[in-house]
Amino acid sequence: MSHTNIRSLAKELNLSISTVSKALKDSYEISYETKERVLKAANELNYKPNAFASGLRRKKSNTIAVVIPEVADSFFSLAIKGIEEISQTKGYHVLIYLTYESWKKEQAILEDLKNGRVDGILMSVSSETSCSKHIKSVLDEDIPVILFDRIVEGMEVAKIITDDFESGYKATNHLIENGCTKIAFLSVSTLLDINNKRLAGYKKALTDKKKPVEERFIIQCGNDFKTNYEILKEAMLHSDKPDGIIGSVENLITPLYLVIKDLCILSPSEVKLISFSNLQTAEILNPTLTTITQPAFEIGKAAATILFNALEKRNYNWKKENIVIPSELCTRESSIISK
Amino acid sequence: MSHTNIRSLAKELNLSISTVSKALKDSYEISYETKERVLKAANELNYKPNAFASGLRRKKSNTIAVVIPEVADSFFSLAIKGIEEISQTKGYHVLIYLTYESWKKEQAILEDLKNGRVDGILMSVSSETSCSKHIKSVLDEDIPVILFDRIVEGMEVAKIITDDFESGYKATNHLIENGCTKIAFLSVSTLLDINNKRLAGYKKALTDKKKPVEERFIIQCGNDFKTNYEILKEAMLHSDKPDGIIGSVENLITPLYLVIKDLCILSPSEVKLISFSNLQTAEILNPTLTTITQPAFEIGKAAATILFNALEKRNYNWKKENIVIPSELCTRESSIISK
DNA sequence: CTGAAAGCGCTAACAA
DNA sequence: TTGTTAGCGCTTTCAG
Repeated sequence: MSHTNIRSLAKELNLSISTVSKALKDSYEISYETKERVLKAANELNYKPNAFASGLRRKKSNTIAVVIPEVADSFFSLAIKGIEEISQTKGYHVLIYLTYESWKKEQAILEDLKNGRVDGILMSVSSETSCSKHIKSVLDEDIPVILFDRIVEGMEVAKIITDDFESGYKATNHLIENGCTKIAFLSVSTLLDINNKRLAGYKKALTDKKKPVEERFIIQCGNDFKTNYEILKEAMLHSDKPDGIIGSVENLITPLYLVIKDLCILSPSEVKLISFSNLQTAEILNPTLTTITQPAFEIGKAAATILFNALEKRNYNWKKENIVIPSELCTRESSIISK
Repeated sequence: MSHTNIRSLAKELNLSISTVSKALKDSYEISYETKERVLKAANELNYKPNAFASGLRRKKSNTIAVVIPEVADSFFSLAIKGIEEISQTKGYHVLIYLTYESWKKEQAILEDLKNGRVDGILMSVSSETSCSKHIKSVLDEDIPVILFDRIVEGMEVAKIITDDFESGYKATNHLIENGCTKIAFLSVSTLLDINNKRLAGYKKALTDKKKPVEERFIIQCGNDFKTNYEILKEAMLHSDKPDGIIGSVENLITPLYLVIKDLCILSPSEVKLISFSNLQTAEILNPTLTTITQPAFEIGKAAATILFNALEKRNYNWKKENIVIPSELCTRESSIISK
């Protein structure tokens, strides 16, 4: 069947195109009877206004982009869920783009997004991203960009983050209070703001307790599982190995637990563990894992909400938005003094 | 700055719009020098062809939709990753829609997708979906639909699945071989084809080994964590409790492990476990969990590949595609005879 | 209350 | 090799 468009619909009804268009929009200009007729016919003929035609005319796509490094990750997938939920209620469509932690790809994606396909962008930057000119150039096209979780400092855009410094501080303090004296921080990309803030919190907590910050306990991890396993194994084979470990990201958990198991190290008696993580399985690991759990779903919802306000409210200074949603410390077996 | 469009670009170059358009498409009709000039100017003026205008004209969105019940799930997030990867290389854009296991929502989303926003759809149906007329109605608009993992039977569309029957069979057999005589199958929605096939495999394996299929060992689980915890707890408190359990979906793992722990049941000596799962943490659980791991990433890639072929190749009978990618049985501690 | 007409930015048939 | 022109399907002024 030939798809019905507004023209064929108008012809069918013996009305003009503009009347039909207005009737479908429930315009006050159109009589009740006409609206009824139009709606009925539209329904019968299964009329769907073409999204691209209407988008082109109104210069509005009703679509947003989510640009993130990874999707197979419990933080990002929960964030997407929050974003999608808000978008669905607002009648927006959600495009997903993965950067795979590549700065080049991130640039290319943003560049491509300047073509009117989206009204706004939600983004968490790649671990290679240090400069923000690609973001500026999107803003120059009047496309709002909201950064969430992995932000870049030094630019005026809305940012939704957790209290990374405080969380790093809290995690460290928690281990100190549970008797750890040699606490290691597992660091990922030093270009990542979240990594550095968590690390800064770690250092501050040590300093506040008059403990030295030792470089050898700041363990630089890599990107893939095998590398991390080897790095962690080496660290734990050291004669003066850590008695407390802070994992700054979720994907270090599996290699860390494996190393501990393979080296027959006992946790928590020999080494106490805490990690940033949104994994549901934290509570069934052995030992159950103490986590800093980020409000991923809420972050996604907050970011989307701000974006839609930016798109719909006039005179809303969205760039000034700077929301911090606190993370939660979930104490479990891995970090507490075993009896 | 006023966004440059093809008209302003043409004016700038003293060329006609169509010449510019063709030059940008590297048409054979245009001289080398002109192409050079156009490309240079386009670059300098930061010209981006408007996606909606071109889409409207060509009746092609270069966009696909992924319609799934959930994203915070390691199977679906991996599948998305596969889909996104292929889409990026093909220059397609990926819209995500979540049905939250609701048949009504799934219908509404498909209905909305008939408006020319997408060229094709990849979908895994909700657990409430039993009828397929909403899919047919999309196909009637000449929008290809590829079903992956959670398919509906009895309609001619491309389907990418794993060997669910065989996996259910293998899982059951594996437990039988490891000495289990009272094997429970944790069932989810009985409307789901994957659930039923896995269950059928379970029954067949029992029958082949001359074991009875007992209804009380087919445990109907619910949708939320708490419900499942209670259901599993009750099952494991039974005097004649199972000595082997097959989890048909990943999200039953956490409640299951918790029940076992809370009731101080020993696995694998008292009860052996195996579950469908793509969780990386399976290998650090206690006991490490034997899994049927689905090729989620490959399924995503295969589904996307077929869709793009359907969109780009003439005379390709994509509806006949019916791909089965086998799952893998990863034997770990939870299911093997403990010494 | 209804309709005519312009045009969003692009592509593609056809003309020159 | 380049240009003219007619739309894609819709929204929106403006006129009636």
